[in-house]
Amino acid sequence: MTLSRLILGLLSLAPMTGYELKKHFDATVNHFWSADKAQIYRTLAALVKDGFCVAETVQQDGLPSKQVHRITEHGRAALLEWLETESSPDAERNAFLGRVFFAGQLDKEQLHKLFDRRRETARNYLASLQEQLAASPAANPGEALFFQLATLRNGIRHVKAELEWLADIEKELV
Amino acid sequence: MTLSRLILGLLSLAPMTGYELKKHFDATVNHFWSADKAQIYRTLAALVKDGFCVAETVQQDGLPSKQVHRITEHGRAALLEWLETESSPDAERNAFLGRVFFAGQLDKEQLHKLFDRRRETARNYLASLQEQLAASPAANPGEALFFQLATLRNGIRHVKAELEWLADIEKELV
DNA sequence: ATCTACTAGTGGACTTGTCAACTAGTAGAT
DNA sequence: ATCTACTAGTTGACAAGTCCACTAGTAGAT
Repeated sequence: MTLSRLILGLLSLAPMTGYELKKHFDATVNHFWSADKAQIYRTLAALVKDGFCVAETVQQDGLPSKQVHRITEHGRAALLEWLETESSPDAERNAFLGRVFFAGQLDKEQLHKLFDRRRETARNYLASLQEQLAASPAANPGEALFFQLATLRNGIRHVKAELEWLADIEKELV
Repeated sequence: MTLSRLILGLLSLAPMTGYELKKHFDATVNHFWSADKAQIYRTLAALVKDGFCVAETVQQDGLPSKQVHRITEHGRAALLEWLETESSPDAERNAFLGRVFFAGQLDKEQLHKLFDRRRETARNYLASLQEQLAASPAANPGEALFFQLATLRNGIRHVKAELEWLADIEKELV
């Protein structure tokens, strides 16, 4: 459901191929929803079958032909309906916290490795999110770009929270 | 993988039935990993098949008979190995942020509904996590309970970050 | 000359997780 | 007397997502 609506959302901004959708996912959506390309192509086929978008094959010279997908009125309606419905909170899935939960069974060295690695990835991730944000033009509150950047800022807030938590825990563990 | 190791983790604390595992998941693991009971029973069967735990049927009077699962040495080794391996960061999956990403297409009323609902659920969730934490006895850094509570404190940090982010965004949107 | 990456997409196998129904006895509430 | 919840577990169908291999031409790098 979510993937199909996110695809409709991207198609509502511009007609696109599955290949381009994958690029957009990796570049701007990845921090809250990642998508496998096989999954994208299959979902796209389902959207066409449901009449939410239409595909047009475009021949190119020197490159493989491509299928440009365009959202339909029906598709726009489905997107809007989804935007307006309450999102049941996604189940948290955090394997790292699973390791922490049982970390009493680790020796000191492994314990510090666990937290150190987490801190490292969090720091790198924070840097990449901040770069993305800095690379974007400024947005006025309310316009489309503002909301897209808002999701980035959400990610940044959360990674910072993670780093603060790590600092707390590591301090207590001396 | 993760579910099977979390089950092994719980079994490493005490032998248990699938039914009890489900209770433990709902009570203490849910904030970072939720588990469906069908999934628990199937994973448990796989763990037995792999020799990571053994099942013993216990007859009860007045109640259905139950299968108590006990972790084996082999299972403890598998758990430890998992604890020591690096967790590849779980893909973020946040349908709410998906709605935010395209929220430029909503009218003012729907927009505020989107954020208001999120704030409400976040507040309630925060309260429930804090209650859980307050209801726990104090833990000394390094002991098993400390790490279990650390996962709760992680959740609290993150929900607070979410609320701060919401306040930022709502302020900017006037 | 070979290797890699990019463009554009397809197909199969597989894992993980979700939902709902079903069995069956006990105990408490209305 | 009926309804609901608890205990304990099983099964089937399905949805969603992942991984890998494959096609096939172009262009740049070593």
